[in-house]
Amino acid sequence: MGVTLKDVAEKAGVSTSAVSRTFTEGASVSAKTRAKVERAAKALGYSPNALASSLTTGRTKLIGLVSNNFHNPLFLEVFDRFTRGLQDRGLRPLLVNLTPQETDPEATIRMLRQYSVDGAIVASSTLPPTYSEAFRAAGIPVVNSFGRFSTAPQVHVVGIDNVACGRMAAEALIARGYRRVAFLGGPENATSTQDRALGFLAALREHPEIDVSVSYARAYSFDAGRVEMTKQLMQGRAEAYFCGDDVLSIGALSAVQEAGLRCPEDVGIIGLNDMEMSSWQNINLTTIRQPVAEIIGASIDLVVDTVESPARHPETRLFPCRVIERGTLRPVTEPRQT
Amino acid sequence: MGVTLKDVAEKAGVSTSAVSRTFTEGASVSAKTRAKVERAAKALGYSPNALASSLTTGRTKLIGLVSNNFHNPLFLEVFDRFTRGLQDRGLRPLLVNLTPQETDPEATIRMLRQYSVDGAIVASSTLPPTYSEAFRAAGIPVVNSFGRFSTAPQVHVVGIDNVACGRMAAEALIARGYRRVAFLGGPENATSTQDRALGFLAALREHPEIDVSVSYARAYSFDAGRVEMTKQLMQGRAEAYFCGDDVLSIGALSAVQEAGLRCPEDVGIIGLNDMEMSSWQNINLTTIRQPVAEIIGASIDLVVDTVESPARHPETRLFPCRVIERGTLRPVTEPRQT
DNA sequence: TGATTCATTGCAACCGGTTGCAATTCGCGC
DNA sequence: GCGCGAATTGCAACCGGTTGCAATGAATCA
Repeated sequence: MGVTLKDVAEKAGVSTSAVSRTFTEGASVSAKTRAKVERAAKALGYSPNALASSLTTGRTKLIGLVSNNFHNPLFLEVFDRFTRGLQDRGLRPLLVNLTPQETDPEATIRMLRQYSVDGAIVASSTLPPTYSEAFRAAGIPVVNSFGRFSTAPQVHVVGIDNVACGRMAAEALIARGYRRVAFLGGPENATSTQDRALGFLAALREHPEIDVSVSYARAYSFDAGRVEMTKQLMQGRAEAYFCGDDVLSIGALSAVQEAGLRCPEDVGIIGLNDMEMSSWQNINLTTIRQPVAEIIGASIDLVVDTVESPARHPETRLFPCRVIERGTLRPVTEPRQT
Repeated sequence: MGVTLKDVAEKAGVSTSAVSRTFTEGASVSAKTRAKVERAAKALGYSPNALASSLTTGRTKLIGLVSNNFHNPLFLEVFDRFTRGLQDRGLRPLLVNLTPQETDPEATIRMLRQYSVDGAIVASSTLPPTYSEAFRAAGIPVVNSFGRFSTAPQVHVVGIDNVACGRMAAEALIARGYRRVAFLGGPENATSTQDRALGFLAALREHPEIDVSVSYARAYSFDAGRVEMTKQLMQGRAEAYFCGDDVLSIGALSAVQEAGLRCPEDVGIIGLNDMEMSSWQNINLTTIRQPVAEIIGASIDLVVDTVESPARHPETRLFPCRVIERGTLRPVTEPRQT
């Protein structure tokens, strides 16, 4: 089935080296042989075997795309952008779907090794930093997208400052005059949730007059948000909630509506992510927008650069978020504080 | 960086063949050498290079997963199941993200060839059959998931009977006593839309007393659905709509609510897919469920089988759909007709 | 004990390319 | 026509494995 280098060489009446060289950038071939080879290649329908060449060049142009977020709608956009971004640079995404319980990187590393990926992107807001660090230790250039900020990162991290986002959410609620607020987080062991809670609570410590409470949903999911919000509404302690992410928020929103309450009149909600559905007019969720495109662009840049120079010092790139004003928080009551 | 077969062989004091054989199923190796090799391999942290071995075996265990549906939330579930299903069989998904305008398979085929994929799955409800047929012609075992039914298929097709679904939707509306119904399709050139319209209209031809109209949204998207439904509501001709898919339906639903109308009291809507969001209580869309898990399971089975026996005759596997009763259609008025 | 069989093992060629090196060819000036 | 350096080309080894084949060794049977 496959047309090989040798076939082309034969047909063109040249050596295999000549053929190989016409297909490699910047190699020394005369215009004449190049023409002969190209003619023969076209006639035979030849295209070089990327895997065979990777044996000698050491580059497969394969990038492992590792994620455990196959249930968060935001990640459809994430996968879309990652795959497209990689393709645009001539790279190929090898997708790895981690189960939520899977926290041991060894199996994945072994697999990525077997396929000699040039690098890997770990796209997850819940995996601990040690996960990606194991990749680096195994010699695989890696970027942790949507990962946790660190002042002394062991691997490249691209994402948002979750602590700052928590703070931003708190300030948004304060600015709208809410006096009893709550954090309704994702799973307590997710790094993103931990950081968001941290920032949220820190900001509110500066406002002792405001009542704060904290609870955690068992997952970043609609149902978990709905269940947890239902529980919270029974206690009725808070006027407004900062929810772990948008899916959770929409679940919470659903619980509010179901309880016969109105949003934002009775209960305010602010989410985080700004996934596509949040802007749907019949959801209309006020939320904090995460600049997904920028994060992914930077992640790809970084992994490509690291493949070129593996000794590159690990760095953290955080992108600013901003509040997207929609319908689940009442308007700002006083001049907005920056 | 990489530990090779030779390193292990040296350390274990055996030939490279011996090492290779301990790592291949059913090869002849004595327990003694196997032990020696395994000890050495473990000590060195060796794992065989899948790409190198593919050179001789002709199997990469790579499966091209080709799709142009990176904006339909259903496909997050689709990718989740595909990747997991492939992984469970020791296969690796190489993801290809087609732009909606991209209808020429050549570039993708060339790329999949370069990576010597064992097979490919084309997951799309909008691409024409000729797309996957080109894969087959190029010698790549292929399955078209969510594809169009054909009595004389040129490639394996797994999916639903869109014509039957259109009919099912029509019957659902009739059974609920709607007298003026409409089909609000996806893009007119999508095969799935064409077939759904066909079935819908065919069923209604048997009910000349019922008024039917047809229109098409410009895409399978929320906005397109909202825009088209807004347009339709101005004319106010129909009482109930069969929308091209769930995203479209939710957009339409939003338009209904925005127009100050209630669903299902004033306007009924039935979708198709039953994606996760449709069951969210604050959406609560009545829809026709597509058995995604079964479709994907069958697709993987089929592609694997075809890799084993490429001469396998192309076949079509269609899975039955069923109406999921939720809140956007009024209840059945007369004994439900099967 | 000797003949025979069968499992195990290593050699070496091969999978489809790449690349260092030496040989060849070319263009050019004289 | 000759000499020279530079450009082009092919040879052959190599990338990391697999596998047919023949050689080896152990086990079985008479």
